[in-house]
Amino acid sequence: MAGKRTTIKDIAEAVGVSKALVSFALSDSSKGYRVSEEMTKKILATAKEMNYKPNYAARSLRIGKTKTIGVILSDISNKFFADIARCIEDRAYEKDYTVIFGSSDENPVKLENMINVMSAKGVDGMIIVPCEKAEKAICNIAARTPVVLLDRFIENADIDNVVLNNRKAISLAVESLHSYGASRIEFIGYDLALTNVHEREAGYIASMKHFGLASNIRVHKVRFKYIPEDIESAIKSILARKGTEDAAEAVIFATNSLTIEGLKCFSRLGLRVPDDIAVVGFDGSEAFELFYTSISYIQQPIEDFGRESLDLLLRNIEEKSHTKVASVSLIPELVTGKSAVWDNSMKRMPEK
Amino acid sequence: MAGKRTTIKDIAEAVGVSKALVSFALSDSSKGYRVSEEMTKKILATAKEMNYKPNYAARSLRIGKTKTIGVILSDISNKFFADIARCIEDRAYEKDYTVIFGSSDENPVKLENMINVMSAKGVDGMIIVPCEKAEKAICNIAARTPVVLLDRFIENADIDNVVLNNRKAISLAVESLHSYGASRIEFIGYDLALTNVHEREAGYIASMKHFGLASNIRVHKVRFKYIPEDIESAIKSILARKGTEDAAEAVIFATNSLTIEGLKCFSRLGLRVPDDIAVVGFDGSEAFELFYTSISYIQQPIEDFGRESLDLLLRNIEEKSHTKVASVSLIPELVTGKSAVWDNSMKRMPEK
DNA sequence: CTGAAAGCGCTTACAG
DNA sequence: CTGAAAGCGCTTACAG
Repeated sequence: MAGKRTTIKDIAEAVGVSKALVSFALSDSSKGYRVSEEMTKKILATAKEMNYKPNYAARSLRIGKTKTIGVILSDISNKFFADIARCIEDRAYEKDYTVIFGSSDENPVKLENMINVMSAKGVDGMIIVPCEKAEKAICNIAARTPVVLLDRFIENADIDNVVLNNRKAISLAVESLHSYGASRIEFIGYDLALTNVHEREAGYIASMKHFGLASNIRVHKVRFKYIPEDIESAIKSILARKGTEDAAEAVIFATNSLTIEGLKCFSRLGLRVPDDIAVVGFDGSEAFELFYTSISYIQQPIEDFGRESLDLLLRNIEEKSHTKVASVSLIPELVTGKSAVWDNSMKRMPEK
Repeated sequence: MAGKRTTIKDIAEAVGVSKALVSFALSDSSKGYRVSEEMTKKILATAKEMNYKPNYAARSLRIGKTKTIGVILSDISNKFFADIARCIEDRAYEKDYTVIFGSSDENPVKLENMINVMSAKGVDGMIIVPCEKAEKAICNIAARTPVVLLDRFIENADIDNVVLNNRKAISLAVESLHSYGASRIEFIGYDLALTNVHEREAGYIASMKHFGLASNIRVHKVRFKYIPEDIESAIKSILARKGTEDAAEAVIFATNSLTIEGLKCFSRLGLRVPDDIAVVGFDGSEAFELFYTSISYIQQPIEDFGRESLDLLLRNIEEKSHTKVASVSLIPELVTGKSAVWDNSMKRMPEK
C-alpha cells in the first residue's frame, strides 16, 4: 500500500519554485510575507492536484505544537461524560484540533498515567476531571501545560475550571419538593472528597435550613465502589422509619448513577414513586423514560461544559501569557416530572 | 511556563557520549547494536534524573509511524459504541498506542471528513464503523492505510472486519419466543442499507421459515431519522390488529435504540409487556432495569468487539505484508428476562 | 515578491 | 562497543 505521500518539496519541484514559497502560499495567512496572487493560485492548484496532505509530525516538530489536546474524564462510557466528550470532540474538530480521550475511573494512579502518556505525546493542553488524591499530579502538569478542570475544581490551586453551580442545583430540588409540601427531605450523595460532591451536600444543608427544615436534615453517603449495596442500606433505613414521625417524604439523589440505582432499589423494595416517596434525581437519562412515572431531575448544561472548557483551554494555549484564573460556574435547571409531586394528604395531585 | 524539555542531546552531553548511543540505550531492545551494560545503566539513570520524555513528533517524523490510531464510530455518546470505545482505549493504552475518536452520525460526508483529518494527522491505521454511501471513501483509505471495519462490513471489498453473527442473534430471539408458544412474531428494524441491519432482517425471515412460520413474517422498517414517529406507526399498526387472527404476539427489536423507543411507545399506548405483547430487545441497557419487567435481549460481546478489532488492526500495522482478509464473526447470547414469556392461555407463567 | 539555509529531536545505516 | 552524519518534512528568520 501507500506510495509516498506528496511533500512540499514535490510541489516545489512541480511548480518550479522553492519549498519556502510553497510553504508560505499554503499557510493561507502568509502574514507579512506576500506571495503573488498568481503564484499562490498556481501552488494551491498543484497541491490539490497532487493530493498534498501536510505532515503534522514535521510541523509539530518544527513549531513545537501538536494541535492535539488531551481530555481525561472519569469514564467515557458514562453518559454524562460521553455527552461532554461528544461536544468537546465536535468543537475541537471545528477549531482544527484533535482530541485524545482517557478514562481515570476515579483512580489517581490511572489518572497520573494518562497525564504522563498525553504529556509525552506532546498535547498542547488538557481538560481534566480531577479525582481524589490526584491533586498533586494535576498541579504539576498544570504548571507546565495549559489545563482546564471540568466538573470539579481543586481548592487553593489556581487552575481554570468549569463547574456546575452545585449549591444552586440542589437548592432547586429542595425548593421544588418543599413547594409540594414535603418537609422530610433526605439526601443521598457520595462519600468522596470531591468539590462537586461536597457542594451538593452543602447546598442541601443550606437549603434545608433556609426553609426552616434544619431538624430534618439527613445525609446518606454512598461509597463509590459499593453503590448498589450502600444505596440499598440507605433506602432500607428510610423504609424502617415508615409510618413514624421520622418517615422520609422525599429523597434527592446527587448524581445520575445514584438516581438510577436508587430507583431500581425502590422497585426492588416495593416503594412506589411518588406515592410512597417523592424523588428528584440528577441529569436526564434515557433510562428515566422507561420508569413508570416521569422523573424530576436537575439538568446540567452539557453543551456549556464542553464549549466553555474547550474555549478556555484554547485561549490558554493560544495566548502567550496567562495572568488570571477563570472559574466558570454553570447554571442548572430543574426539569419537572411527576416524581417530585409529594401530596401531603396522600391523594394524588391532579395531573398538570 | 515550561522551561525546555530535556532532549537526547542534553542527556548525551550530561553523560559525555554521543546522541546515537543515548538513543540506542533508550530503545530498550537495542537490537543488534549492543551498548555496554554499564553505559546503558548510566544513561537510563541520567534520563530518569533529567526527567526525559521522548518527543513523539520527532520520532514520528523519522520513522514514519505515529503510534496513533483513529476510530470512527457512529456516535460515541451511544452506549453500545461508548462501551466499545472504552475497550479499545484501554487496550490501546496497554499496547502503547493512542486513540483519536470521531463520530460520523451515519453521515457519509462527516465520515469522509474524519477520515481526511485522521489521515492528515498520520494515524497508523483506523477502525471504522461504515455508514451508508461511504463505501468509496472507506475503500480509498483502506487501499493506503490499514483499516478494520467494525459492526458492519462492506460487501465485495477485501477489508478486515469484526461483526456480530447477526443471523444467529435474531434466530435466538425467534427461537426463544417460539419456545414459549408465540408464533405471530413481528420484527422492527431499520430502513438502512447496512450489512448488520440486513443480516438481522434476513435472520428473522430465515428463522421464521425454519419454524414453519413463514406466513407470519412481518417486517417493519424504521427510518433512522424518524425513529419515534416510525416506531409509533409500526406499533399502532400492531395495535390495530389486536383481537384479530393477525394479532401480533411478540415483537423483536433489531437494535438498542429501537428497543428503548419501542418500550416507551408501548407504555404510551397502554400495551403491557409481556401480557399484551412479548418482547425481545437488543443490547443490554441500564434503562431496561427501570422498566416494570425484566427484558429479554440479545447480548453482543462488547469486549470482543474492542479486542478483536484492535488486535487485527495492530497486526495489520505491524506486519509488513497483508495477504489475507480476516473476517471475525462474534457470537451473540440471549439474556432471558420475563418480557419474552408469551403465554398462550393469557395467564402468567409462574415466575422462575 | 522569491530563494537558500538552518534547525526542530529523533533514528539508523555506515564506519571504526 | 561507540561516534559522526544524514535526513524525515516542515517553518521561518535572513538575504536579496
